[in-house]
Formats: sequence, C-alpha cells, structure tokens
Amino acid sequence: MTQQAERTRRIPLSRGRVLTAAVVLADEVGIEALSMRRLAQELGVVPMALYKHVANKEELLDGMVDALVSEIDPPARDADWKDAVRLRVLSARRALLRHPWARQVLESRTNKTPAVLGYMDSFIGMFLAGGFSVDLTHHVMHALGSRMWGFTQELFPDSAGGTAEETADLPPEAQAAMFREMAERYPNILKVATSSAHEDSVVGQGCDDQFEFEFALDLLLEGFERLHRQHWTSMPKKTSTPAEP
Amino acid sequence: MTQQAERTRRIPLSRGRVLTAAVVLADEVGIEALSMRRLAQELGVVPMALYKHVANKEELLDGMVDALVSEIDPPARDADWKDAVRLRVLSARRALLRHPWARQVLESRTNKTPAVLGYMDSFIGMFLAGGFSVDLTHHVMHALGSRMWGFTQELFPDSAGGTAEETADLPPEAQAAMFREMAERYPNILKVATSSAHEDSVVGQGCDDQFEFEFALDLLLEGFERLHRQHWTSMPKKTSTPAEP
DNA sequence: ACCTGAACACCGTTCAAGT
DNA sequence: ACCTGAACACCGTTCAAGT
Repeated sequence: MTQQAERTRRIPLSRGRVLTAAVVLADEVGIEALSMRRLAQELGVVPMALYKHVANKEELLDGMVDALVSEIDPPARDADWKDAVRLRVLSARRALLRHPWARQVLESRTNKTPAVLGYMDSFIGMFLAGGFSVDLTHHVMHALGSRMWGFTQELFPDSAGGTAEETADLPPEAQAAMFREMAERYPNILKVATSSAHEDSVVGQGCDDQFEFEFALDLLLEGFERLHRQHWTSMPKKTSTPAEP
Repeated sequence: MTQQAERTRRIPLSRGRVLTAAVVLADEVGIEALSMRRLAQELGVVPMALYKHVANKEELLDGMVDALVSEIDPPARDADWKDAVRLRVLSARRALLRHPWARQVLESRTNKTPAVLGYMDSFIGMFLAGGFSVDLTHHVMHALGSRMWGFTQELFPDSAGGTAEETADLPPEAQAAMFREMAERYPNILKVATSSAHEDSVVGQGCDDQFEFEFALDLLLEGFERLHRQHWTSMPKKTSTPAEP
C-alpha cells in the first residue's frame, strides 16, 4: 500500500478520489479504523491535504453515503407500488450488504445530503403514484423507517446472543455447561434460537437474515395495502383500523 | 461540580457508583462527551481508578444499558399477549426517552449482558404465553427489531430534512427561496412533510413521534395477530400468507 | 498489595510558518 | 497563493514506579 500510495501520488487529489478511497478503505478495514490520518496515508498525502476537498470528517461520511445512494436502482417503471417499493428496498439492501460500514454511517447521519433527499423523495413518490394519500404515505414512511435503506436493527446479533465465536473453540464439556446454563436462565431465547437453526449447532449462525428481512418487509407492505384499501386516515383520530363501511 | 467531586471523594468508588455517575453524566452532557477521563473527573478520581470497577469503556457502556433495562416494567400479569407486548414496548420507550444516549448505545452493543438476555427472554415469553408457535415467535421478534426497545431508526430527523434549526434565524426572503428550492427539487418530501405539520410552519418539528411509533407498532401487532390466527408457519415455505382452509 | 503519574499510540482540526 | 509541519486539545489504555 505504500507502493500504491507511491504510484497514485502524482495524480492530483479530488473530492471524488478522496471519497472513493474512503469507501474502499472502510470496506477493507472497517469504519472504526477509518480516520482522516489513515485515509491520507492511504492516498500518499499529508492529512491536511484532505481538508481541501472535504470540510471535515462529517462531510467525508456524508460523501460516502452519497456514493452508497448512487448504487441503489431507480424505481421500476411499470410496476405497482408494492412491487416497486419491494424491489427498491431489496436493491438498497444489496448495496448496503456490499458496504459493511453503511448501516452505522447511515444511522449516524443527521443532516441529509441532496442525494439522500432525492432518494427519499423518489421513494415517497412510489406510494403517491400508487394512489396513497399524502397522509397515509407520511405514516407509512415512518413505519418503514430504516427498512427504506434495506436494514433493520439487528438486536439478536446471532440467535444465541453473541456467544458464537468465543464458544467455538472451547472444550466440549464447557460448551455443554454453557448450554445448560442458557437453558436454565433463558429458556425462551433457547427455544426460539434453536427453532430455525436447522442443520447448524445451537451456537451456529442460526437464522437467515434475508428471510427475516423480507418477512418483516412483506408484513408491513401487506399492512400498508390493507390501510390503503380501507382509505385509512389519521384525521378523525379513529381508535383502531376499522373495516370499510 | 468540582465541589461535588470534593464532597463525594471520600465515599469509596464502587461499580454501582461508577455506573450511575456515567448514566447521569451521559444524560447531562451527551454520550459523545462521556469519556473515561471526564467521568473520572466528575467523580473526583484519577482516570485509572475507574478501571478497578469496569474492565474498559465497553463494559461501562454495557453497565449503562443494564441500568436502562432495570427501568423497564415487567410484563403485565393478566393481559393478553397483544396488550402485554404493547404495554411493555411503551414502557421501554419511556425509559429510552428519559436517556437520550440510550438509542445509540443500544445500537452499538454487540455482546449481550445477562440483564439484556433476561429482558429478551421474558419478551419472547409473552408471545409463547399467548400461544404463538416457537417458529412464528422467532420471526415476529425479528420483525419487531429495535421496536422491542421502544425506538425505530429515525430517518427523517424532522420532516423537512434536518434544516429546521439553521433555517429559523434566516431572513424571510431566504426562507422563502429555500422553500421554493425544496418544492422544486423534492416535491414529494414537501407534500408529506407539510401534511401533518398542522399549526407549525413547514420547517417546524412537523410530526408527533409518539403517534408514528404507535402507528407502526400497532400495524405490526395486527399483522402478528393475523398470522397467528392463520397458524402461519415458515416450514412448508408458502409463497404468501394465505387464508385459513 | 494497592494506587497512580507518566507515557503510548492514537484522534480531528487549527494555525502559522514555509515555499 | 498554495501547501504542510508542528502543535493543540483531546482519546482509551498500559505500565512501571511510587506508597
């Protein structure tokens, strides 16, 4: 990489080069290891040189998000709202899975860039084009939340509770003891964790993230469809979601 | 606070005192300003003294999460699964809203502490007690995701896209220009943003977070109920969620 | 044995001195 | 006018020297 820095030193820095280098570096070493200093080093440049192209680290991260957004497919033409939304979310998810840092950076961003606003705008447009009221669209976008970007908070890191890696290289009797301990203290977690861990061991990866993601997405989409059919509105402040008259 | 440090210096440090001080400090100054050094200073102690009670900063954050979990109400006795889940999620949400750092810290934690596992276990127990299959419970927990803790990714920081504060103290003609710019570039965002901003200006806070949270929560709970009634199962890998035979 | 100051290996960013 | 080294004000954590 010193070699690479050597080779690329001559071609002048630009905002684009800084951003792509940041994306590549974060992909390779993880977001927590992405520092202005490290990035500069990778580019064969003194740290301060970066500040000519990005105002500060925040702006660097914003730029990385923009790069991500550009990888998401535009809305499908000639599809009904449900398919269009579904396809687009899954496209966003594929982009997200290509970049391990994306989840965390997306979560941390508070000022939206034009590219992000553009994505949101066209996302909202899919519901409006499907005949959704502005009111319902508003609530539906909130309900979707981060699923718009193709991720959900993963609060089971793996089904057994984040002990997979450490457990793997332990003597079998120790593993058995941990299992009994789990079974006694967290019986419900254990049941659920073992339910979908088909061929894997209990402490294996457990479940199919993509399946879980689509399960929840489709559940929401079906809910949205139901409300839309019922001409749901928040205005008269109904207590529930009643059937049509 | 130097005075307070003076007063409390004499009573010996303990893990509990360290953790409550961390929670209070994070509540007051924000999570990004919570450092081991700053916390030590607040306690009238040299930074290294903390390392007698927490192994490192990670463990400090884990301890703070445990403190949060202890504020969540236990499941309601004598309530059906839906009410029990609903009440508990809203209790978690109240705890979360008391501690501005909680969202971010919860998201960052990857190793679950016993207190967190205990919460999850009893949360899962509410579905199982309601007669849900282990299979459906598993998927339903994933669908709930961070909503189990009472939050969703807030990806509209405010409806208009995070420009509220800066815009407030701008000359009116500049605000009008921004508005026209928004209307032209992001027409859909603008429609949705203005739909629920009843008395507020367009750039005001816009919408009621609690309403949005409950809207999405109830939509999911109703979806769960439907699947449960239909004896939904992931096993035969059905393409959709068909009606009962 | 316990406690802690100094030090290490980092950060993001400012600023003044160099070309 | 541009570029950049040194410096500033921080981090979390190690470690050896002090009591």
